[in-house]
Amino acid sequence: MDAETDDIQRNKHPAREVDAIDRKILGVLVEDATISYAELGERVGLSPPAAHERVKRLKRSGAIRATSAIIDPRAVKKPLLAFVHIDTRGWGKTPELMAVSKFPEVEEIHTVAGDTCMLLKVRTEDTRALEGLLARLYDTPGVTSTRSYVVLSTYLERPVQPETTAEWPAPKHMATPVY
Amino acid sequence: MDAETDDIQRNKHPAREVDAIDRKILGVLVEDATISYAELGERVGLSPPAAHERVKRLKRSGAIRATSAIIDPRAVKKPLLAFVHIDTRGWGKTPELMAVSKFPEVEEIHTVAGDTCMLLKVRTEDTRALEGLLARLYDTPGVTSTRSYVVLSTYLERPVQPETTAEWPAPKHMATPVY
DNA sequence: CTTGAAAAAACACATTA
DNA sequence: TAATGTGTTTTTTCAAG
Repeated sequence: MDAETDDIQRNKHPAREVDAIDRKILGVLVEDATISYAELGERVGLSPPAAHERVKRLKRSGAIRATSAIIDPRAVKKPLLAFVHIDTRGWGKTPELMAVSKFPEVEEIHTVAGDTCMLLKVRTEDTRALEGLLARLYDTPGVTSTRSYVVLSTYLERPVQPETTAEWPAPKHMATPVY
Repeated sequence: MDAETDDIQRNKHPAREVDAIDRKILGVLVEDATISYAELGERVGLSPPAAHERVKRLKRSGAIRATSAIIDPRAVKKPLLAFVHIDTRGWGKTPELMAVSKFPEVEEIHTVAGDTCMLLKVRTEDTRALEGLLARLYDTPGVTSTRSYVVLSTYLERPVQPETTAEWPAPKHMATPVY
């Protein structure tokens, strides 16, 4: 097994770090991935071939997982967004429960720490469809209860941003952590 | 004011409905928006110019909101995902609270119905950064408490899907709704 | 909506800095 | 590692039917 195959199995090249220019590229492509390499290069201070090379590397390394069309939920008749908390008896992550990922209405499935086991993000046409999904969940062995948070308004919803906040405000009245 | 300007103000062209072919196009572009119009046309049974015309219309109408690079959170040093529930005194949606959208760590802000007022999806480098964000939230006037659900594992996370489930399983032991 | 031809990119090089 | 320059290929785009 060669190094490349190994890296693919690990699902990512630990490879080269994402540097400042890479972050700028990612920032641009998150906003609009349809621009030409000429324009991308211009925005980050690189020649078109250099920009192209960077993007290819970011895709190879897995930093760019995909380039996707972002759809307006209303255009595809899915105006109702909800977050569903699921409590289970025993270990929640069963194949039966994971089967809900077959429904295109289910956009996210996470296991979480807190007063609940799992968290789903679902987008449906109406409350009727949400009820159908919840009914399906209750039919799943091990599911003891669900709590749904129906979204009234969405004020922000965006993909993963490459930027990070360098300096966080020091929590007031708080002891300094050891590390 | 002409019709077109009016439509733009409404932020969408009510225009032509998204038909079956449009949905197929959206389905393909959600998976991979880098393909050529030739290939897109082939996959949905259209000529390249026809496919192009459809895509242009979907973008004009706002059905396709953007074409974005989907970034691996780990590549940009944001391995920690959390959902934060915020309880507020009075009406939660204040400008001060909305200011958190300036932090690139905050990906979603929703107002919800349920036992909490607002719901945030945040992605940070570590627990320290999450604490910094929470400290910032507590500093916001009106915020009475927060509850955080730290994601242990993500099993599914995908963009809005154009498909919808036609037939939901009829909820067992449930009376038939009037409508 | 299709076919077919043009214009404009993207892409793959080699060379140089 | 990136810039420049060349040529080739592909894609986009605009005709006309």
